[in-house]
Amino acid sequence: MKPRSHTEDQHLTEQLGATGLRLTPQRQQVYDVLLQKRDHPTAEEVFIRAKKAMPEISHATVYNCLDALVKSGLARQVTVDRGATRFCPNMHEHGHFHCDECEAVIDLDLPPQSLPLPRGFKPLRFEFAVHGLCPDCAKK
Amino acid sequence: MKPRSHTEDQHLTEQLGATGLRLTPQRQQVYDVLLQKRDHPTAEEVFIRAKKAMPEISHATVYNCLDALVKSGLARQVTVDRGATRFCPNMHEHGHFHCDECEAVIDLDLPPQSLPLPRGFKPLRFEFAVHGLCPDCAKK
DNA sequence: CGACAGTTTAGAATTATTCTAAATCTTGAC
DNA sequence: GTCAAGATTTAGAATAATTCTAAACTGTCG
Repeated sequence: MKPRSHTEDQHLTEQLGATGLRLTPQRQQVYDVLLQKRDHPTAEEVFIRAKKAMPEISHATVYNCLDALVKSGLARQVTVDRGATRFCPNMHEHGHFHCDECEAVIDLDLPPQSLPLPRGFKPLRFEFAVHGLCPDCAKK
Repeated sequence: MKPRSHTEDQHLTEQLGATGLRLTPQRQQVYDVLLQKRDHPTAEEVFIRAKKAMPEISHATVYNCLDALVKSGLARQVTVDRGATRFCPNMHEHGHFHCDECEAVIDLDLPPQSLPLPRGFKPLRFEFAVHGLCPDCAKK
């Protein structure tokens, strides 16, 4: 398990602070969960993992923390399909591949392409998802 | 209200048939709802609209019909955000713009761009969503 | 007709998420 | 430091979205 660094804390404090939010042990814990295993966990999975290190943490707090992280630009909310929303701490512009077979969600680097939007639209966030079979499942 | 045409029925029968499914009055009705107002309704909204013409239709049937339409390539499932899944009958390759303010979902034509996927991935379906403000809400 | 597979139905059950109210913590003013 | 204000957390209830279940119905084929 990677120890929390001073600079990481500082980054968290700054990013949260810019949105008027505080760094709390719970938010730190939830962010650590996202960093430790980058498998795009659902809120429920984050809850289960966070509970291991912080048994008193509650369901609602995990949702609150995830929202706080998303609002302050520390994590992304990924909606690949019907069902639970997933989260990832990769803030680099990227897309997601969702395997229909094993349900894995894998980051995809995308060539930065200028998207010609019709006049008047104010884009704030892009989401690109490809659904299909991942290399492992395609082999079978 | 647009009357159902013979050729439309035939198209439905063929597409469903190719997936081993039948054309039923309920599936026809649900498809009609999608065609009549292309505003990307949620399953719940489809249910409400279908109920007007077919009061005995049940919740589960709407979900079943929507699944049938999606499986047989007559409609797309659109997941723009946390919350209810939406549906659209536009099978042309396109993306969606989701307005954070008024919640509207608008079809976006996309330049067909070859997406370089890493080796081994078998893509089956693409989904591109842009979140932000639509022209109407951006003005305010 | 009569069996069978596919479909619909109402309602229960499950899952995902949000809300609520009380308790706790932090911060800044004094 | 003390205290009030505001932010945050908590457990559990509430709501929303979706799926499941079992029984009834439908259409097709022998």
